[in-house]
Amino acid sequence: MEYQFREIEQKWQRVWREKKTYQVNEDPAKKKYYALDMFPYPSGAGLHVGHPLGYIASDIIARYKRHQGYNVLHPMGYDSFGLPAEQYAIQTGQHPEITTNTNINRYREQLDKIGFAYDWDREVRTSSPEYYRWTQWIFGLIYDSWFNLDTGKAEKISSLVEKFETNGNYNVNAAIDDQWFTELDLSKFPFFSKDFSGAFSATDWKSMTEEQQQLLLMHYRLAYLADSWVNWCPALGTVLANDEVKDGRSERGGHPVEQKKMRQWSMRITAYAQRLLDGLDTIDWPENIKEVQRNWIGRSEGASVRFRVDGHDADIEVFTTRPDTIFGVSFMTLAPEHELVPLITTDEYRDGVEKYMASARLKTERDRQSDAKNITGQFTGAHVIHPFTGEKIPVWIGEYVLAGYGTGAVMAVPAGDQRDWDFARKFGLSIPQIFADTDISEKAESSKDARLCNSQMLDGLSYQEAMPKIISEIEKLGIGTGKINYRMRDAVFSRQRYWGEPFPVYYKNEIPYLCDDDDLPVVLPEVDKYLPTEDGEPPLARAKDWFYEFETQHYRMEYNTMPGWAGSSWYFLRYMDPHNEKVFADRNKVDYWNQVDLYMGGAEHATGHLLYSRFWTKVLFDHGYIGFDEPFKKMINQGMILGRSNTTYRYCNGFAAKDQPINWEQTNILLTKEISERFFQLGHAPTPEEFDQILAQQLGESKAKDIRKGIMGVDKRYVDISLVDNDELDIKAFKSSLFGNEDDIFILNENNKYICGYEVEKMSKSKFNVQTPDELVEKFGADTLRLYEMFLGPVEQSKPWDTKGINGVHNFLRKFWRLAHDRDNHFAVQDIEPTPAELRVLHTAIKKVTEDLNRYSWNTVVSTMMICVNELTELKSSNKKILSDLVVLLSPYAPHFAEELWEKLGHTSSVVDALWPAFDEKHLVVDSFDYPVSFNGKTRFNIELGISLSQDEVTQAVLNHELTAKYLEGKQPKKVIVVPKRIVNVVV
RNA sequence: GCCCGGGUGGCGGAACUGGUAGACGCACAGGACUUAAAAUCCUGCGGUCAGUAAUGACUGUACGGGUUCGAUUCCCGUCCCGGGUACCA
Repeated sequence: MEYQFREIEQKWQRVWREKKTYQVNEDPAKKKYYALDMFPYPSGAGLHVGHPLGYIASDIIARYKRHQGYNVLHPMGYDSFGLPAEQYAIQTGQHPEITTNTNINRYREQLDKIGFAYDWDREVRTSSPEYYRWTQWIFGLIYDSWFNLDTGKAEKISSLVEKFETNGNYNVNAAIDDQWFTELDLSKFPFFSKDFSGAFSATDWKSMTEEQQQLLLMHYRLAYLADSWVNWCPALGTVLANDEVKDGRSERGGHPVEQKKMRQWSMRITAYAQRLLDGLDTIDWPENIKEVQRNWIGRSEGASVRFRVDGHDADIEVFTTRPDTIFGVSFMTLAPEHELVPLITTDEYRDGVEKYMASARLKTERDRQSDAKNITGQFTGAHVIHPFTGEKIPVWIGEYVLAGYGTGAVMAVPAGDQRDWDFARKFGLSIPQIFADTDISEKAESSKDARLCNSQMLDGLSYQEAMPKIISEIEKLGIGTGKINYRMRDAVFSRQRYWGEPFPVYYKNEIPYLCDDDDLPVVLPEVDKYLPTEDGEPPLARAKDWFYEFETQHYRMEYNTMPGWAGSSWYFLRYMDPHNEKVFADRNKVDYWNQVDLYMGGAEHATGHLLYSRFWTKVLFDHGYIGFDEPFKKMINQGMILGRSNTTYRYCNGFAAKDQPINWEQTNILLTKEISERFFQLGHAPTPEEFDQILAQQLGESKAKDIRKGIMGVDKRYVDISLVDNDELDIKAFKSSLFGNEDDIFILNENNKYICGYEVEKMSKSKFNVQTPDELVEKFGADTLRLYEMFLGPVEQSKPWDTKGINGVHNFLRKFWRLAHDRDNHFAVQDIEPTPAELRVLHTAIKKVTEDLNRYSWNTVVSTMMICVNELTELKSSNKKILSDLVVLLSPYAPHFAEELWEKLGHTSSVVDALWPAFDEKHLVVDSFDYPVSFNGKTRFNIELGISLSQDEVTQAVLNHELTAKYLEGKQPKKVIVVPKRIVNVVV
């Protein structure tokens, strides 16, 4: 045994812990660097080798930056509220905190083994009251905010109240629901008339009771309580945010989700839609994530236009991105849920409309989406008046119009929109032509290229020209205005669950009030069961004696809890000042550490965490608590590490009656992969002849006959990868495992081996292909694991875990070790001046490693180090100076190994504080270059020439070369291209 | 359908601004050492063809075109794989 990784790693992990090597503090004299891993949820399953991939990558950058003299903040903590612990609590009655702590301890144990440079003194847990006190405080801040569209930012509610007091809401330009006044319970505001349209005066405001004022303010708040359509998941017993729903099912657990109107807390993220969009241009994130966020925000420019309903005192308001096509409108389509539908439907069509609405209501969101190709609709009998032509336009309802987008109504232009075209075709509605020189008989003209016709003042205009013109015409008529619409909805913020942050909110006369800051945290109370009450109240309603005391009165608390993304929306700030009891983080510290310089994590949070934390950051910025409005300056998404599963092929006998499924009977015979594959290649169950033939080829005639019985097939089954080495099955171990039996018979290949099949797929217990970091650390050491995870390929990419390849990097470390040790494993280095050859090898590595780390190319660094060590081994070098520098280069990847050698090389302080070796070009300078010479692009021979030669001299040297004549084939060279220190190309 | 990625040996991948394609590692094959195994070391390793051989020729980065002295890299078209997203007016 030469390189004793177990002892070395344990030793240095202990030293680091004792000396607090990774503790950091603000130091204004030093540049800062903030490297952050995405907050893990401590799941019960622990880590497999895929999880630490990103942690290792960011750890390497953190260590590298420290070598370069940066003051590096590199923390870790836990997003410890969440559903799995609560589901487990429901089943077992065990408090979710206990489960959570057990899981956290297991995580910590696993993380410690890998040797991360985390400052554990800064650990945070979202479920600890010291932490969620500030989550509650930030909620309070958002609750106490409104969004002023004039200043483009959040302001305190007090500034709004000031405005109300001086001028009512006449000059208030706030982000607020367009139709907010329709939601107001007018019975509580007797002084507002029946057709109250949202405007009130300072006198109105001052005459209101506190209750009335609070009800009104609620519509302006950035965190507000409202009856809204929510995604209700009956199986989980809670509402879910849009990003937690995928294909009409809950992201966690895959339970069905239905639409339900409920009184819920929401966050007015829509107020920030434009800033969230603009901010994307200022941050260095993977383009696909930015694109997902752009789509999610879904900005579209157009106009909102009102169409008067014929014979009613009502307008249908539509949003359109193509107001220039307004002369092509031949019908209107409303969502079945549209509020005007019952009002305007004529008696003649009432039956049909009601039937249609009922059938639409029965369908879930999922049904409606999956049934998109099936066009349905119903005429209401009503008409609107075209504002420009005065024509009567029929009003239809159709499922293809979504209630939740825009106004829930569209002006249908079949000539220019495929969905409208399909609808018109199906129901025999007219398709007026409005695009010159186009054919709309087979499909709509959906491009923006055509010029308009039959469009009055827009005739002959392009899309670009027509847009401003028609918007001004619409505005002139007073029937609408240019408008920007966003697809994004406000985010539902309450959950009917136990294991989450309680709201710092109590109710007085059913009006919510914020608890006093001094009363924070509102601690999560004990309950007897983690289930809803009999009345359907959330679990917190079970808490005994849980109330808020204010001026000797007792008030009931809010029973909902906050969603998972609450705590994770600001945790990167808490790491800067994790123990502060006065404020969520001291402004000076926040200013010092500032934005996260490298954020490492998965792409799956694109529309959740990554959007919400940007939103909260902007709110905190608007109020002046922090000095930046984007949290993560650069982000890299690590890819998934896939498992490599192995399968055995068990031979089956069976019979198949006509039109009956085949009955298989498993035998005790297992066929090696080579044989089994021939069966699969047949594409059908082998006939007895085919079977005999295949087996005979492999085993010889007589043996084949013995095996076959009846109709046969091969059953492919997973086998635990621990029983397989390099696809070869360990037969003895297999027989005594759960996968095999003692009397199993193996049909082997030519080399007397049983070869298993393999599959590259996600790691999971059911596929018996899980690799845990613990096993690998045990077998090869953490340093090897770290190197190997990086060596696998680019971090961003998904790639299979090759169980065998880890030997290669382990050998590299052993080889490195041998550079500094003699045959008897005694430390032996030469303390002399390095030779030019040694220096060239070293500086080649310094250059490449530095460049690669700067461009986050983790995998190529490992290759570079391997090449360097190979070359030094060849040079039989064991130079102390060379090795010292090399150890520093390696230390971000293999910190324990580096510490050990660093110490042996005579250094007394930790290698983590060693200065990064400086690259010196002079060691790479050579005076000649071996030019590849090509003829018409084909490389033919090499010629070594001095680099100081001029291009003409190089050309002459090449033309004079003995081989040149051969490739010229007697022709004259047309041109000779010389790229100095690269290539010579002769054109013939 | 739309939007992003991506197709390079048996495998993971390298080639950074167009300049010797296949670095580095795995696997495999042959050899040395050894009683044997492991470990270690050496050699070979995209394909086809020619040659006893060193070697040489052709071909080759999904496919078909183009630009260029020169294309894995740039442009156009096609196919395939992965991810995201979808009646968003």
